[in-house]
Amino acid sequence: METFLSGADRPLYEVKANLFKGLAHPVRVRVLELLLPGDPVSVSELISETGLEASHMSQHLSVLRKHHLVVAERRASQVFYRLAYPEVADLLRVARILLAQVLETTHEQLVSTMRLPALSAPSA
Amino acid sequence: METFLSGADRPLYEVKANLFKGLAHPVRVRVLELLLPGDPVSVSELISETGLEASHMSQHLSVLRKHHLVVAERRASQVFYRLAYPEVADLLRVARILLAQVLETTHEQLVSTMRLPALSAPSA
DNA sequence: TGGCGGTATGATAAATTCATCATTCAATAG
DNA sequence: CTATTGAATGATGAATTTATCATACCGCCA
Repeated sequence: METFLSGADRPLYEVKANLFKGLAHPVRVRVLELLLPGDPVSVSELISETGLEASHMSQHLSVLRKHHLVVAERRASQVFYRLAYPEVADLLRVARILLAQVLETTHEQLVSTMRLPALSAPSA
Repeated sequence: METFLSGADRPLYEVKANLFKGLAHPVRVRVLELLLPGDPVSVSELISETGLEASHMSQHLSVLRKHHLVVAERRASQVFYRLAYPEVADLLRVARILLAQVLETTHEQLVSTMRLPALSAPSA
């Protein structure tokens, strides 16, 4: 089983890039955010929340598992997922902060280059 | 120019996935870590540090620029890069912490499943 | 103009994504 | 016990995206 950690001695930046690769898909980010609150969520719930097909969801869950970002737990006939570490939540939080920063700056730049006041009512 | 922010109103998790996509390559992680200390680094330095070909490096720098993770500044005949926001450094830091956590846990699991003591000398 | 430092382009190779189908596992009906 | 249903996973291949490499290009300064 490819676990992305077998070569624990390989360059750190390669391992780190792999971590980001695991996060680099909208569906997977969405799933992680659904798990953010903390309590386990069943695959059924994830499917109904996202509207994805079961097999499609399972594929992404498998990627998240491989990257050790989530853990699965079987309860009777259903499988529940949760974040593997609280640090995963931290990572998403920091990403959100960075994104907010980027968007804000970009917006300011747009506004200043277009010379369109952002908050006051345009005269024309 | 595709800037990954044009549709600022599109789903947040898609924008966030894009951010991670920008980080999801060993070379780009490596470059960001070289920029981590804070002072601008010239492309020449980045090239000699990594051993990459100029065009190859430039491509990755272009990706990082598109994702607003770095900014370039021209000084005479050379171009210097630095992190676009301190939050980028935060992101890398959190990623490192998470990775350490994952590696530690995985190692413990390996040790316990193989029943090989980690620190004491094996008897056979 | 020539040369150095970077950048953009385009073709090919490789990895991801996505849809479809088959399989496994648990619970329950017959 | 066996068949069946619901829940989830796994496997295959086509389509799309991304990475890689070589090459051509641009801007600055001597």
